[in-house]
Amino acid sequence: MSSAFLAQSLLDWYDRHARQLPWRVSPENRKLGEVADPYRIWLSEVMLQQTTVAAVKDYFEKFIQVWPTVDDLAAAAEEDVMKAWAGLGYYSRARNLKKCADIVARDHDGHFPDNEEALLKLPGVGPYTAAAIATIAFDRHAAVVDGNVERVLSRLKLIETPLPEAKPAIKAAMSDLTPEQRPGDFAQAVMDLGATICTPKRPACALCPWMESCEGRHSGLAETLPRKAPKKQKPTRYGAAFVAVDNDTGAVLLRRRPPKGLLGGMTEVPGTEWAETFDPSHALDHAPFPANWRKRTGEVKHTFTHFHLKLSIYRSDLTATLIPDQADAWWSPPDVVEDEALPTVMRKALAAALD
DNA sequence: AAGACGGGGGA
DNA sequence: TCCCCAGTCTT
Repeated sequence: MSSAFLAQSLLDWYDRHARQLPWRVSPENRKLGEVADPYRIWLSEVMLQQTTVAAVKDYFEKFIQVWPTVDDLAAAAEEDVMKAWAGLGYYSRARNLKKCADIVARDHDGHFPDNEEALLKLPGVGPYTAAAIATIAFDRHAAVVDGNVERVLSRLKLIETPLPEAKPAIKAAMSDLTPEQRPGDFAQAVMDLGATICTPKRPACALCPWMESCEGRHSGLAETLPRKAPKKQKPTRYGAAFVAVDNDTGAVLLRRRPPKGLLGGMTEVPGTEWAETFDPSHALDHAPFPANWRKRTGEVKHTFTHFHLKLSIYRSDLTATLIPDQADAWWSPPDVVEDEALPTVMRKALAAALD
């Protein structure tokens, strides 16, 4: 089947089934002349890196309310951006988001570049995001390849080479399929197809506009694609966290993590290093200061990208004014602690200590 | 080329 | 409970 025919049948499907998303211009509104806002497309695409639509929606709405334009985001304090991003994960994205906004506001007069090559130079914008912005926001012919596209096209074209070696073939297939007219809608259509029909498990082939042309389906291999190198298992690391609570105000002691690395620049409860070997009998040696630390029952479990973490939680109720000032730490009162730049693991630790 | 880098949803 | 998913940057 010709690429032009495949593209047209998918665009017809998209006109009827496009998901309504806060950053998306619907096919109907596009016909009425509405154009995408590059700032909203960029913001949504960065949030969507490694992250599902469901997880992104509320964060996107919040960011747009507080910072409606890239100039607003450039004028923001980085700390406020980190706080707003807290819980979404991959925090280097938030740091690069702010850097990128600064560059666009300062060097590009508040306008995003309109081509892949220039977009690729921006921090936090890689091959996927550059192509997505170029095609969705600027109607450029660009081959957008994300996880959905890899799955849909490896099935459609029966690409059995495992990822990531198959990436160039998939990119070439996407480029060949992408039409001159409505390239941005086509890219969004393939990604919608992957998210709703051509799912990783039990794809709904009967509902797929590409059913008749799908080599993966005809061969019976669709559900096994794309092939991937086997993943290695995650080690478990152990550590302790110390939650100090002020008797008078209920404030808890927090501090800032180093700017780079795991949870870089985010806020944390004071604690030990996280290591694969951990001696619980010496945990208290690493408390931020001597106090009547009491171990909570149970432990906080959390899984990061490349290791599992088991955290012992200690709590001490004390009088904050009697504690010597802690470097890079502060007492956070109960009414603002939820707004701190606390990643999920630290929210779990606080919940375990305070419940 | 391989590892670092979160969190959420589904079986 | 485990298992799966998914871009960019660094080394």
